[in-house]
Amino acid sequence: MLDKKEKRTKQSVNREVLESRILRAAEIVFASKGFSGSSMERIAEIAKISKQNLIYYFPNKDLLYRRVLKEMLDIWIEKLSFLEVQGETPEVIIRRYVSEKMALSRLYPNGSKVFAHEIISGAPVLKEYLISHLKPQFDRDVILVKSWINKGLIDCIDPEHLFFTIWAATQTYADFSVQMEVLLGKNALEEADFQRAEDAVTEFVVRALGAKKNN
Amino acid sequence: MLDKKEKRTKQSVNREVLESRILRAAEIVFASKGFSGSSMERIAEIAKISKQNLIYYFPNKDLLYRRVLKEMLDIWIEKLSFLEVQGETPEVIIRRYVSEKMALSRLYPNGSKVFAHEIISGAPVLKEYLISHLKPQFDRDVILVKSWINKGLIDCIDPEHLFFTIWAATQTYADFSVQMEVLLGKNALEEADFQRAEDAVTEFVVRALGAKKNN
DNA sequence: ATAAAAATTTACCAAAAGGTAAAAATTGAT
DNA sequence: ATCAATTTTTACCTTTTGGTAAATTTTTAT
Repeated sequence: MLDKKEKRTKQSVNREVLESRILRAAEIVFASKGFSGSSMERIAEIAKISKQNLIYYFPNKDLLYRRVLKEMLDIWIEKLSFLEVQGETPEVIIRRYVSEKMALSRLYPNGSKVFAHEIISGAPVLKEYLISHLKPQFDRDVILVKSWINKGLIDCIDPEHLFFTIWAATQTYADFSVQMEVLLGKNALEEADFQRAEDAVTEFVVRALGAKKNN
Repeated sequence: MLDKKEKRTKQSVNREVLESRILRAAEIVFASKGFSGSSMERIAEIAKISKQNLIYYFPNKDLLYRRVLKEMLDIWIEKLSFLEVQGETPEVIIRRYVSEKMALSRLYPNGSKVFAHEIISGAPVLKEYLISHLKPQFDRDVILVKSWINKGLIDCIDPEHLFFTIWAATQTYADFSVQMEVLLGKNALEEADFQRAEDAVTEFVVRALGAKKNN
C-alpha cells in the first residue's frame, strides 16, 4: 500500500496503457486541428473510449494538451543538445544534429505538428518555456558556432539564422509532409524519402558552412 | 443598372472596403487558430461588424476561409514563377526567388500562417489545388534545376529537396516568427531582421549550389 | 466473501457556434 | 418625394462542446 511506485497490478498496467493510448489519440487530433479546433469527443473516439471516461483520465482539455506538448518537448530536449560531445569537428556535430532533428520529424510527425500549430498560433502555452528553456540553450549554441567561425573551422555565417534554417528545413518534413507527398507523387513519405531528405539537407548545410575536414 | 462593372457608388465602394476589412480580419483569426478553431463571431469582432452582418457578406465560414486562402495563393502564384526570365544565371534567378519568397513572409505573415495551418492539417481544402496547380509548376522547376546541374552551372544537388529547403527556410520567418522573436530577444521581427535573414538564407543556398558566377 | 477503491457509464447543463428568417433602417434611381 | 434595392439589426434555433454530478460496474486488498 505504501509502496506506491512499484505496484504492477492489472489496474495500474491498464491505466498506463490507456493513458498512452489517449495521449497518442490526442496527438493525432491536436496535430490535425490545433488546440481550439480539437474536441474531447473526437479524441475519445480515436482512443476508443467514451468522452466521460477520457475526462476521468484527463479532467480537462488544457491539461491533456499540455501533456502532449510536454511529451514532445522532453524528447526534443533529450535529443537536441548541440554541445554535448566536445572534441568533435563542427562537421561531425552538424551532421549528427541534422540527422537527429530529421529523425524526430520522421518518428514523431504528430508531435511536431502539434508544436507547429502552437508556435504558429503565437505560442500561448509554450512562450514561457521558450524563454526559460530554449533561449539559454540557443544562446550557448550560437556562441559555440561563433567560436567555430573565429577559429576558422567554418566559413562566416549568421549563426542565429543558421539554426533557424536547419530547424525549418528539417521540421518541414513533418509539418508539410502532405505538400511533399503531392509534389513527389506519393501517398506517404517513405524511409527512402527521409534518407534522401536527410542527405540533401545535410549536404546543404555542410557545403554552406564550408566545414573544414581537418579539425 | 446594366453596367455592373463600373458603378462606383457610395455603396459599392463601402462594400469593397468592408469586404477587404473582413478578409483581413479573417486572415488574422484563421492565422491564429486555423479553420476549425476560428469563429465567425471573433472574425466579426475584429472586423468591427456584427456576426449577422458578416454572414450577409460571407454566407458561411467555409466560403470565407476559401476566399482568404485564394487571395494568398493568387499572390504567391504571381510572385513565384521560377522560370520567368530566361537568359539569367542560376545565381541571379535563385537570389531573386529567395528574395521574393522572403518578401512574402514579411508582407503577408497572416496569409502564410493560414496556409501553414491548412497544410499541417492535411490540406483538406487545398489538396486538389496542390495537385492541379503547384505540382506541374514544381515539375517544370525541377527539370530546370536538373538542366543547370547537367550543364555544370551548379553543383550536384537533389532538386526536389532544394525547393523544400528554400520554402521551409523562408516560410519559417512568417510561421515561426514568435519563436524567433523569443530567441532574438525582440518583441517583433523588424526590417533589419528580415534583411539579415534574407542575406543568410540566400548565402546559404548560393553556397550550397556552388553557383558559378560566369554564366 | 466483502468492503473499499478504481474505472466506466448515464444523465445533464450552460455556453458557444454556425446559421436561418424576417423586420428595420439606409441608400440609390427615377 | 417615393419606390426599389441594399445593408444592418433583431430574434431565434439547432448542434456541438467542455464539463459536473452521480449512479453503476469492475477490480483489489483483506
